[in-house]
Amino acid sequence: MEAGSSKRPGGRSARVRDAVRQATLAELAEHGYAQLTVERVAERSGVHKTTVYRRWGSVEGLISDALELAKEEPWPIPDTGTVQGDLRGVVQLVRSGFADPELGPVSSAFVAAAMQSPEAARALHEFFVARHEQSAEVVRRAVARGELPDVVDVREVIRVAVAPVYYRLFVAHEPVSEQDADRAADAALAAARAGVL
Amino acid sequence: MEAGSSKRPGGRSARVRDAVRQATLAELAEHGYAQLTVERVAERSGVHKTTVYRRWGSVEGLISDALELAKEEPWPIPDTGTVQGDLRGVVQLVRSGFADPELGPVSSAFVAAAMQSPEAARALHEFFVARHEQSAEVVRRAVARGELPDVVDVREVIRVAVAPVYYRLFVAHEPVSEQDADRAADAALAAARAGVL
DNA sequence: CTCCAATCGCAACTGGTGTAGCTTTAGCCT
DNA sequence: AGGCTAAAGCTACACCAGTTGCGATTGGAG
Repeated sequence: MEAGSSKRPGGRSARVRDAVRQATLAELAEHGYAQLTVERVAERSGVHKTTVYRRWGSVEGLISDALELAKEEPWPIPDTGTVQGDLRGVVQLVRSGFADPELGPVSSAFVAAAMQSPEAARALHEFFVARHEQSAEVVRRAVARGELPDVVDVREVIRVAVAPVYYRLFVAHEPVSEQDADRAADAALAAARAGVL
Repeated sequence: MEAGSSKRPGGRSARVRDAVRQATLAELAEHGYAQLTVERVAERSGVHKTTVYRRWGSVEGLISDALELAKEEPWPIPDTGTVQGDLRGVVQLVRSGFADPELGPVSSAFVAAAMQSPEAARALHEFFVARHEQSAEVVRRAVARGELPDVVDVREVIRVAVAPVYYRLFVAHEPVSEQDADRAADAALAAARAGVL
């Protein structure tokens, strides 16, 4: 919790913080959330175990901290000229992110951690609020172009579009093909065109 | 793992198995997945700790076993006469299940456990395959009645309908209102009507 | 340049999860 | 009924995540 607003932002504390964050992401990418332990992160970062426990508290704390970072950096909203292209692009971005052998385990860890720790859940919620807001731009553009009727909730279109991908991955535990992703985007689009969103 | 096909199905083994299963569900309902431990289940069931470890192996094993049970019992597919009523009914069933103070934690535990243990993931996958198959009946009826055009994949309609509920609950960690659930069902219906599923 | 408060490193300790080896119980078969 | 064997019970303990108390170090204010 609030490991970024120390009283000594410019010295050893900062180095320690960065080392731990980097070690956390590396461990996550290599061994996944299930294997993630404070001791491994401490050893890998060269920071003492006690220090990590004091500043981050637990594995969930490490994840939450990493999430704060991830929330900051924006992601590339597609601009293909058509709603269908844009929406498909957004959903494919999600799909490919989890399929990536390096990013996948890290992103999955965020979802897993949020299911066990209220702290991580809050952080992940904030993350998705930001994501929805950014992604909804493709819907707003479509409405402005006259491609879609007035949409009640632009963020809902995004949710409906990406939800099937997450559902397959984390709930039903089914594989997600590119066709599946496109179909999910098309379904959300059809619903928006029909005026139900 | 296969705790149901013992060589002595009718005696003490069966009693032990039932006691442990019941204790698992009770613990899950009261304290949730995060607090679930083999020792508590053992103590509550009156079965010795080592016995539980031998037959179920771990917390994930207990969950997987409970899932096998849950998969068996069928659930009430709505039959309101219209696709919209039926689909909304299915999604509301999901929503209310997780909102229920007794069933909610147990169901959530299944999802959480599946994210950490491949064994539980497989069990949950099987569970959802069965659920999709059963729920898809409402779509088949609609096609037979001529309410929907020929649908390529009836199960996909179900997936798209329920996905937003799960997405809100377990990924974005947003509240899910009854309106949200209805809207998700309507969106899937619109997509099916448009012929994208 | 000096001091001091914050932070980190260290080693010993605690508590609880999971295991090993053995004994006892109870279901099933003749 | 009586024995045979699978399965449950029991004790002890090994192991590791997380804690604690204290001394060492560092960075910045004056």
